[in-house]
Amino acid sequence: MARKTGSHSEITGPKVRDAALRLFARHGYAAVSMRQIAREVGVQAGALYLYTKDKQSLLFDLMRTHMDELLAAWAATPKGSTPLAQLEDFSRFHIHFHLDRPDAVFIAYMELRNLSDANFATLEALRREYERELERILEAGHAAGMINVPDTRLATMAVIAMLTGVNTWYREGGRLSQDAVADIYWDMVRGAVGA
Amino acid sequence: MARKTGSHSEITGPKVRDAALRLFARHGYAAVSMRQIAREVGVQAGALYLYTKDKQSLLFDLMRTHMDELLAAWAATPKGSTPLAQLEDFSRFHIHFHLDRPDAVFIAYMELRNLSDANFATLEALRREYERELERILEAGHAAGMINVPDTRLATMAVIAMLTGVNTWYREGGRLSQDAVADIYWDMVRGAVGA
DNA sequence: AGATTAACTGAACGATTGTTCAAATAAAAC
DNA sequence: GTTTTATTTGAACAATCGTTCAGTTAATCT
Repeated sequence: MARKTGSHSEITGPKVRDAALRLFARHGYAAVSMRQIAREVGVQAGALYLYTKDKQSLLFDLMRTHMDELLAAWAATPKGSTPLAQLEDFSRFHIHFHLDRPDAVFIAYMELRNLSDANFATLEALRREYERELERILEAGHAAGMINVPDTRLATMAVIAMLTGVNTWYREGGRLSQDAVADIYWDMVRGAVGA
Repeated sequence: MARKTGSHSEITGPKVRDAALRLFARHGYAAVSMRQIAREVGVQAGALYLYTKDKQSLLFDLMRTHMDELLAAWAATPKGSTPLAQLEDFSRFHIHFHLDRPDAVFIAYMELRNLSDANFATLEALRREYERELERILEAGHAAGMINVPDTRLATMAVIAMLTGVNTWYREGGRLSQDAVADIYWDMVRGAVGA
């Protein structure tokens, strides 16, 4: 046997990324072998190298794609006119975006140390870019006297940590909907920044 | 060569745990080999098995010890009489305890998936026990009308995520002392729970 | 000083790792 | 229907993995 019936790179390619995403999130990058990924895809290990240069690139591409999508989705989100409205927009956006892709989020936070130095630097820059979006809002809110925080940078980190934390406990089909969770968290975010 | 001069299990034992803690935190459990740990200790890989049953037990013991120490330290912490004072005590305690052992904290959060089912259950129980401490405070504060949260469970998770998040950016010797950070975060925690 | 015990080495075990590549087969192009 | 191209197999590579154990040496005990 060699080429499979109905096989296409447009089919196998995404399958490889999907399998890698799920397995990396579940067991961790270092604990997952190329053969496990291949088995999940329904292919031999060697075939994976038609779709990725090596294992490291597979991880990096997943993380980079995730961050690109995050920044693009936020950029495309309609925003209110006041800093406070924008803070609410950010909070709701962050929760929904992250709850919709738990595996990618998990990997983005947990596998940074498995990146090569260059790849790590690239991702770190994207992460800072996203944090900077929130920090800008908080700075504007502070200047306008709408919020009250002693340190904008710390408030940025606190809010992001709080919002991302939802991913650790939220389960689809639980007692609260995503919207209900977002409502409650927005209340807490507002309180935390003294608004 | 065999037994080293001046060698003692009371010396090598802690050395093994220290090396494992540092390496696991830095590179991840799955990415660290027993031979790496041994090299760090200054010993051959086989010698590690005098101090641990296997690699899994080494990880579990580190995590279990960390959680035991966390619960013991909180139990030994003097607490205020009102729920609000206790919430402040908890916030400050959490930040200081976690900033003092970044490696252990990192492992406790990142390596849960590398635990066997039984070991995972044990650790999960300890984690819930700690969360429950905060939740009790919030419930009492809510009953006393001192704090205002629509959902105590969510507030618990939000506060813990926010406080633990400090570990991701805090660096000893930075622009803020631990106490200064704790001051600012206590302000934000208080605001988040509507107090 | 001699015997016993604790600590460690060094080699070995089979299993698994990421990766490469010639050969094979299906799909697409002509 | 034939040729070309895209896709995959299956075997092989050296390296490394966790773990065991008989043998060796230092510390301790009598």
